[in-house]
Amino acid sequence: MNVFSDFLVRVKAAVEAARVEPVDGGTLDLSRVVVEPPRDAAHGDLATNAAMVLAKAVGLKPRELATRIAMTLARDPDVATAEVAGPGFINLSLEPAYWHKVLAAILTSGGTFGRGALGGGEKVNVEYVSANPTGPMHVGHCRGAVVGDALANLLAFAGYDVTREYYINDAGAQVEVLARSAFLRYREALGEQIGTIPEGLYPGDYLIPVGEALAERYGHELKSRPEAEWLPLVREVTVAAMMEMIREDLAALNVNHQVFFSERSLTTGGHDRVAELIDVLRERGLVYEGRLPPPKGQLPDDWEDREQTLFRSTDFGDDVDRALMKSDGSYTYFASDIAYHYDKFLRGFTTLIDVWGADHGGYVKRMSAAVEAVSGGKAVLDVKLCQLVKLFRAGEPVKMSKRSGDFVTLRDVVDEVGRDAVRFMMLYRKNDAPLDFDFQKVTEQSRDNPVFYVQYGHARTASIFRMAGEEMPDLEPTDDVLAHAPLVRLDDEGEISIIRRLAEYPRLVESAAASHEPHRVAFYLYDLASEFHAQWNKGKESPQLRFIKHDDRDLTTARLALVRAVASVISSGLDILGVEAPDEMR
RNA sequence: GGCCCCGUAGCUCAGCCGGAUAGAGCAGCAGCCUUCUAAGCUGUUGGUCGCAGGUUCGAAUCCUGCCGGGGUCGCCA
Repeated sequence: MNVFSDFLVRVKAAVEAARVEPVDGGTLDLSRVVVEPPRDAAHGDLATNAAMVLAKAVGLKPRELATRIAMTLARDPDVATAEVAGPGFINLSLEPAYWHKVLAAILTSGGTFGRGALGGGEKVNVEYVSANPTGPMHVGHCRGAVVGDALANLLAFAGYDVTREYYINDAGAQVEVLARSAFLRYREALGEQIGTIPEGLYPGDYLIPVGEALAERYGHELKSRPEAEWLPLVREVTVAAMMEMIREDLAALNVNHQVFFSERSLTTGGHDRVAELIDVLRERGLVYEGRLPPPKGQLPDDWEDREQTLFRSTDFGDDVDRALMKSDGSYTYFASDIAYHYDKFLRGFTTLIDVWGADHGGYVKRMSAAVEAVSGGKAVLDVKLCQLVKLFRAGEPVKMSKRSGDFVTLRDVVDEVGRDAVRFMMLYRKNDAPLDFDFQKVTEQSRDNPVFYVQYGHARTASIFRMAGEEMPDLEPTDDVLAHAPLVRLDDEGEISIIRRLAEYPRLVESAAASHEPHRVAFYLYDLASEFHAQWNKGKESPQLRFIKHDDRDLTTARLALVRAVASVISSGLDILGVEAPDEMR
């Protein structure tokens, strides 16, 4: 039950009933009519701009038209008042009985309140993390992992058919370097002194067990063979081990992908899908041999002007055309990436979402261009860029160096502050705004720690039910009993206000999903928790407002209904964020 | 130099597809308080929405230019 779409229908009906005709004789375009919560609560419960957006077309003054529409709306039994205000808004106040119906609907929905039909089962592909399989995940990967995961949850909740995907970069020079590094550890495992790890190889200790595994599997066999022979074997084992490690790291964050897509698989197994992709583009006249102008500004030292295989990304809004082949004849990363995104399109996805770090911002245009090109404009790529996370400890910046092993791993962070705190904080900012993460603050039990504040809101609901169970054991507050409680007893402004907030949830989910912005759910939950805590606190000053009233069974049941609904929505929202809704805080 | 992101209260940030007198937390200020197990609570001060134009009934929001901060810039992964 969505209050806003419910009333949008009624407003449109009221427009019909006003019997206004467009001056140009056509049909009236109602698409710009919206029903939304007014910014100022003093303006009522709902506001519509109908009169303002339609006035011109029907040749009336906005307020005049508004008055006619409002007359019809005022006769709606759920409407208490319909007033024309400002430049032509129609403000509606709803009868408390309507809010009681909303509350009952939440309780009978069995936790599906807010679950949307927006997606209509449309297939959406969310690709996130896609960290190089060359070592454990570091803290920089956290944000993208959480944003991608929560976004996928959100879209699924809003009715999309979501696939969560990870692209494994297992084909480039870096994984060869990785294989050589592991080979060194393999020799070490066989008893050789390897000394310090040479510059350019991966020095991390995490390759030691890989070396041991290789020694166990191959004995001394690989040592005598040329690199061209051992490298593919070592690479395969090592990449698999790295991916295993990454999966465990992700699992610690409660991030789980459905599809792990190997870059290497594009060109193995009998056919070369990157070549096929280039052929497809060539057939469409989007590939040519040519020269690129040198980059503006600082010219790279090794710049050479040469002819190369180029994709016409400028036809799709990119700044320059982009190379598909390297000077050594192998494919560029971009070429494989197009082939990979083409594969997504061929698998039936028309909405593609990639979550990247901000340092890849320069890549967005060409990739969007490529998706448009390979799909013939049928698929759209939305890239969510995640800005940097700055780490602090009690206000002091945490120093990080890229030098050997001296970085903060994802696991370090999760182990120290817990998965819930990490997830919530990563979502308590827009993805394109930088984020400060303070180890101290996120575990603090206070109002300025939103994780705690929201989770505590849920715990408090549970606490109220525990208490009710002890003090009024014959109440049996099941969802069904609560849904049929005498909700008419909920007449305090604070209580109605909470229901109003709850009623916003479906709309919030819809808009957050439509704009691919999971952070809005986090902010909403903070507001809801805030309102709920405030109502609780009112019970201190005014005992008649307490949720449990021993001498008034009906009132207690009605209030427990409200508490249950709050619990249900907080839990639902936290579920989207991938954060626990605890029954007690410890 | 090109491109991308950001610029909103003293600080950290929300602001949905253009909507009314621009919101929250912290800090500040003023009261209250040891509880229906829990973070003390309530109220309040504070803003030329970076600047200048444009679009229109209406702009923090859309467009253009500029200023300031960050990122990025052939074949790298």
